[in-house]
Amino acid sequence: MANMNDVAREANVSRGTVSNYLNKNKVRPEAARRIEAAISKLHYVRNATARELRTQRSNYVVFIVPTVWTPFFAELTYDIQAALQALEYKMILCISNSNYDEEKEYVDMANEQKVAGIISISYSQLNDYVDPHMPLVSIEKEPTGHFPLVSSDNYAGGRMAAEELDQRGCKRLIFIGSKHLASDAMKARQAGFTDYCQELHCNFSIYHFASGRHIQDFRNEARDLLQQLRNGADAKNIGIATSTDEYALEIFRIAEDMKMSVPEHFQLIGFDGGKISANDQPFLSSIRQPVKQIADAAVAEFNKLAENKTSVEVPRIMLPVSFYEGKTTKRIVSNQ
Amino acid sequence: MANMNDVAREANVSRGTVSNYLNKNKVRPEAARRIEAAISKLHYVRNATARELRTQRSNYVVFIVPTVWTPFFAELTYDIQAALQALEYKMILCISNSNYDEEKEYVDMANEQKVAGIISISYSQLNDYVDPHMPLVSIEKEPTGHFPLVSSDNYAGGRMAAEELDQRGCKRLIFIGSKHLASDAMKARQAGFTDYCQELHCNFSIYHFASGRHIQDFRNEARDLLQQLRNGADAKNIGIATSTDEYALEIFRIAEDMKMSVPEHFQLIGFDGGKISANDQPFLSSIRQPVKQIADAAVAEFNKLAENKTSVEVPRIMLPVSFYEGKTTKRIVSNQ
DNA sequence: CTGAAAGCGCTAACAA
DNA sequence: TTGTTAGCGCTTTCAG
Repeated sequence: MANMNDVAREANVSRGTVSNYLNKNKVRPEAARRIEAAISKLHYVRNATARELRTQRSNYVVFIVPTVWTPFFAELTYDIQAALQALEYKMILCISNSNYDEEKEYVDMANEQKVAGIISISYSQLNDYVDPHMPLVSIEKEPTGHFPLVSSDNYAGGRMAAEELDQRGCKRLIFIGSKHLASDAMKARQAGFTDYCQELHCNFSIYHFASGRHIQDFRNEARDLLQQLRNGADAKNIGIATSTDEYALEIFRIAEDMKMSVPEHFQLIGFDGGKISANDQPFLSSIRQPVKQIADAAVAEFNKLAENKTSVEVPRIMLPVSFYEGKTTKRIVSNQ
Repeated sequence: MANMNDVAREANVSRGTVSNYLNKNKVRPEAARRIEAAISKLHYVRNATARELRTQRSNYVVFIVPTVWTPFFAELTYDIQAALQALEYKMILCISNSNYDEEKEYVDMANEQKVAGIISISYSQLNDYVDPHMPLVSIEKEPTGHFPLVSSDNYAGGRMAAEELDQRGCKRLIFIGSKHLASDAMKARQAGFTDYCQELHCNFSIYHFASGRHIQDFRNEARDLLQQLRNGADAKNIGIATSTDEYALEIFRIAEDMKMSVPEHFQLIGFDGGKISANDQPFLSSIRQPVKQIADAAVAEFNKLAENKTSVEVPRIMLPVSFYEGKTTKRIVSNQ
């Protein structure tokens, strides 16, 4: 493996000149030509490790994410990668499975590797664990003080879900969330839903079902609830919102099994609006997160942080959600 | 930032001893204790960059993938990351958008970074571009000679799709593939389908529709075909297989719009069997790729390659696919 | 088992 | 502009 010395010797210049050439500093055209020739003759490729050691910085970014195997996270990962790449950063993909210990290991690794920084979407107290000097922007997480935050407006999304159901004639509104992972984002969604219902005096209830590995428990609980709804008096005017598309999908499938049809028997709105791919048109009505904006904002903030570490106030960026009308809600008929 | 010298001084030992301690070589217990104390007092963290420069190796693995924003690739990425992590490798996620130039840039980067190697899923002639000394295992790609290959048995999958439709009473079999990206994998799927039909004298046809960015063209072509099928004589016994779940999903939605129901009007089988998440039960019948096995096999091969570069024969691993019965095919009624 | 010393390949400061 | 030189922080001989 040829190194810079070999190139310098071959080109009859000094190592410094080769370095200058490589870093696009001014060199005599004559020298440039000889260096180019030497490089291609020797198949020289510059050693990034040495450069990073010397300059004390790299353009690796550690991206910590619970999973990529979900439409929302897949899309987010895709968008973040694209935004990072546009700024010449490289992504080290770290999947935490929502496990605090794994997250901490990734942070340790980030420290050892002297990476440019971290972008994380974590629902634990990870931020407390990382050195305040490490450039970090966190997504979807309630601020802990040190680090910039980018998230969508979960509270407004919760309200929106309730409102859309309300406007579609639902007389009984139901919110289904998770018993376990009660992250700030999830709480905000529920709070928005609740507030709307209380302010407008809707008839509503909140359920917390099992989640995570307890998917079978979730299904049982959901089945019981649907059973109960089917036999209820107001069976025809029910609207269900969930804290996540995944739950809504489960509910939908269970309803299918029970021969209850959506949106005839009840209307259903998920949360995230995750698309399976760029061209996907989901059938599930949902509160759609502005994934691309989140990604772009997170990376932009990150870059500011990594470039000049002097920003005094800590940004809190909150992006608006929107209602995506799929096929699990009724269409609103104009009154005109 | 404290470095190894500082630790050595603080612990009253030499730098070599600290290095030995860190690398789990034998050190006097007394020394070990003092070093530990020094490390935690100084908040010392080892600089991985320097170590990599000195040892001339790293445990980064470049993973090149067309996208992660598709159920199949999301799952594959998830599984590869997990397998890599288990072996203490770190993944640099490189999304190529199936663009050869981007792929080449990633390879260049891999060379500069002196990474441990590359795992790629590429449909272009990427393998020709990379130095044969670079550890590389490629997924889903027809062998070019130098590098190990891991793929699922696409040909058998194509046959299987035809057979399953045949066994479900379809009298007319249709295969829909892509006009553009005709990768080896896609060709094999189609070849399997074709061979089965010819061998068993089925009535079949092959269509190549637009793909990629031309999604609207695809939809138009698909709509025309369905229209035509609806009016045909044998309208009730049609089976459609596609080269990809994405196409099948598009077909399904178009059928829905046209009020044709699946599997009543026609039966439909996709390819990949991509799950949206670990708990997902897709409604689409499909030829399921053994994603986890692919990931594990690829990483295992990679690791062999990275450890001892002496393997003489180049492995070709082909994993069996299976039929996943969703709701877009009829159930087979036993003849008993 | 430990300490001293060489050097991985590069950049940046300085002098020419 | 260019050449010279001093490290970045670590691992790894080699002598002791």
